[in-house]
Amino acid sequence: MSDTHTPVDQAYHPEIVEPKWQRRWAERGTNAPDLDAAARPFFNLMMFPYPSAEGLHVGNMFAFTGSDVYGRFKRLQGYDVFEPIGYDAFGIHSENFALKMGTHPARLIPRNIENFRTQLTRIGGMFDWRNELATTDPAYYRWTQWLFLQLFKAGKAYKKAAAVNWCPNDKTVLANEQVVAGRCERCDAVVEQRTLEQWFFRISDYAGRLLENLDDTSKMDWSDTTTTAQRNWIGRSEGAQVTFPVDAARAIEVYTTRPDTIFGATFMVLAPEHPLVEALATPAQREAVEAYRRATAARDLVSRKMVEKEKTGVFTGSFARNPATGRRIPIWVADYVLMGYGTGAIMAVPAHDERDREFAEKFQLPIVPVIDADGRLQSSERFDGMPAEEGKTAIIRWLESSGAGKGMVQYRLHDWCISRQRYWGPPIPIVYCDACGVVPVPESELPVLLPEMEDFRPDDTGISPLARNEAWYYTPCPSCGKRARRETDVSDTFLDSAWYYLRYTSTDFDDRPFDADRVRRWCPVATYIGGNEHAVLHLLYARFIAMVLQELGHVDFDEPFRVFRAHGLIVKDGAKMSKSRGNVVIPDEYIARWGADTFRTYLMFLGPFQEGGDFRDEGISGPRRFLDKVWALVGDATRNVIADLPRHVEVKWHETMKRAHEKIGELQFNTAISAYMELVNTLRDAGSADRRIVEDLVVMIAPFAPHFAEECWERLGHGGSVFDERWPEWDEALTVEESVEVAVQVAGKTRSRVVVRRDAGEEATVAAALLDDTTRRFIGDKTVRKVIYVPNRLVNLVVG
RNA sequence: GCGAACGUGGCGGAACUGGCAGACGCGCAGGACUUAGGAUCCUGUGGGGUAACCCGUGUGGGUUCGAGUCCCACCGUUCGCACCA
Repeated sequence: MSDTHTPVDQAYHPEIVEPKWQRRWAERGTNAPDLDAAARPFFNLMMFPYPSAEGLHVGNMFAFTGSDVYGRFKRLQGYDVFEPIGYDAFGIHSENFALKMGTHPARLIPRNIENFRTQLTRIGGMFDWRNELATTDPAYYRWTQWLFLQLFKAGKAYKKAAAVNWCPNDKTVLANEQVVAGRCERCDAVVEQRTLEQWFFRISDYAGRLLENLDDTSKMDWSDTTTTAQRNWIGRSEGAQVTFPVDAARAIEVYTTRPDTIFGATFMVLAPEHPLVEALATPAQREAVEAYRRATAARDLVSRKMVEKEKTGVFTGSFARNPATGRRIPIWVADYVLMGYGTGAIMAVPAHDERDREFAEKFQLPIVPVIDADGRLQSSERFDGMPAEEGKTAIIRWLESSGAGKGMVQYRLHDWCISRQRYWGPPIPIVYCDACGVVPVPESELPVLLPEMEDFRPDDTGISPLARNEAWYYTPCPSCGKRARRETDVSDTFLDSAWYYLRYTSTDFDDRPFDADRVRRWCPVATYIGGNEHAVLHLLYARFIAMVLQELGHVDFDEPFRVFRAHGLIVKDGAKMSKSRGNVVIPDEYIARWGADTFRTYLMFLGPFQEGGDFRDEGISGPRRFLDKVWALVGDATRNVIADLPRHVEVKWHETMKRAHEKIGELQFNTAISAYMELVNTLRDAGSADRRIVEDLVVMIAPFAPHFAEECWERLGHGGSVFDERWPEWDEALTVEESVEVAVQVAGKTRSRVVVRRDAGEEATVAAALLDDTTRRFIGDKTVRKVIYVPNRLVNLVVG
């Protein structure tokens, strides 16, 4: 061992200190809790990264460091903190990048992961490397496939036809994010929609629970911005389903949130894909209707959803009867009505709906206002005069009693399409057999390995590239043994990430996805930190999967993340970092130049963690100077205990322990660091490098500058790790000064200050204020009419 | 268009339940030590004014003894979602 005791007078050299402690942590297993027996388990999870070729940028470092600071803080409170790390390595990003570089993701990913591992080690995260995982590892995705099978067997996975974006030029399916303004991002061709059979998960069955749990504080304590985003995404609305009869045999079901306006429904509109369109098109209109349907299908999903677009549509020639008015109203077809929401048909109330009005004006359909300026119903027969809100309830009641409809809750959330017509993902473990139909791959045969294919690019069939690999594609039917075909779609990356936290606890088990005892000990996750860009998709899917797993008896909780906090974004020169802007900051050179601890401290200091901040090169010298000063104090303090500390030093010491404890607990890292800086300034000004204070300071700094703190701890003569220490205890009585400066206001303006004993009381404080010369000058010959007294803060003398 | 967050010195940002605005840091200015300083240390640093004081938290109103903080209207920035009936 070459680790010698660092001489006291030696300057701080992070390039020596940091590798030394990284090595020791690994050797001593400092960061590896006992997964089977930890007494106070604390699962500190951070969103795992996608291992890009560029490596971790400062945005990632910021997020990981914040999470790590929190984990180390919990550790100093005596928790057995489990802080695993892994890689979200499947997906279209890796695939496209590999295509661009003319390489293969299977070759690219290990290299990228290697680089990430180096970076993550260098930044000094408290990672438990025993449980590192990659979603691309067959030992991982075997269980992702297992998860699919559990959902399939429980009837929560099903197949149906759904539209995809299709680029007619590249002849390939595009993900939504590859469609920019209705065009293919690569070739700029106008994107169309195609219909394919795809796998879905029934997340919409859980809409109500996913919504209700958001308010259940016993299960979830999440950032408000995140729960709000989820609420909006789930999109609950209350209304009614109403039947509009067409003839003796047929009727159209609509969903409306405004049953109170039903008397103003002057026409109906069906989505072009609505199953009744063909039957309702009269011979005279048939050709026009068919042409319209074809035109709609030729347009892509994105441009169809453009709000600014001019309304289009066509009359079917048929009529329905408005059950409220009894009048015949025309049935139209238009693409502004979507098949994916409600029933795919609407009752159009042009007087009270902007879109219906636009449509009515264009096609000269009648507009009948049924709510007056005071918000009361009119032209609504016996409901006239009712306030709209009351009318809504009354009309729903009438609809129910007359059998024309019923009250109904709708959610915007639709089922989760997990099919991807791509290569780089876990194959969906299903086999199609001519004799047996849809057959799940037996769990004992998992994983269905993703075959190596040199040419993995999507082709013009619109079918996944895996279909071209015949040796893989054809397989004996697990049920009857005859030749059958594999499902060629792979699953969505979000399925990989919907359960990775469970796998973290159990990477050493190869016979089960996760161990029940381990999961019971460590889950749900105590604190989860990640970007708010995942507020809806990832976090909602993970919640859904937990609910299903609970229902199936695999876990005993339905909410996977007790606490979730969204971190902020790091910007550079006031703009979001992006390659196109050319303002991406690579952390490596900063770490090399300043040290990881300085870099970490700077990142945590530059702004509130949950809001982010502006990365500026000049700013980093401040935290480095701060650490240098602490280093010097440690040198001064090695043998120094001061018998009678000045009171203000003592107060600053205790106040810092308290304040930093509170602030780190709230993730207000920047203010904790400034509290340390104040303490250091106080110690230096007073020349009081008291050993006890400096030791406490070292412990408090440890979450931010872990290697630095370990080295200081050693220099102070301690063996072991500073992370086996406890957060120092403060004496509440010593966190405040004995005397306080009270502001004296005259007529609401601060004019002077007086020093009084703490808790001197109103009488004594006001008396002191009235004795003050400046105060008296401002009162002059006026009378004090009223006195406002705020203990230990201010006295306001209201004069008149 | 809808929803959310946010507007404080030259800059990043502090400010407990409404109670001394500008903590802490960067930068800048002056000084000390130095052959030297992009090292270190000391002092100063919201604007105006010789001063007493006055003005100051995006803009305009309001509530209050008192507003960065609460209410209303507007302006601006950022981020989500976008024909959801």
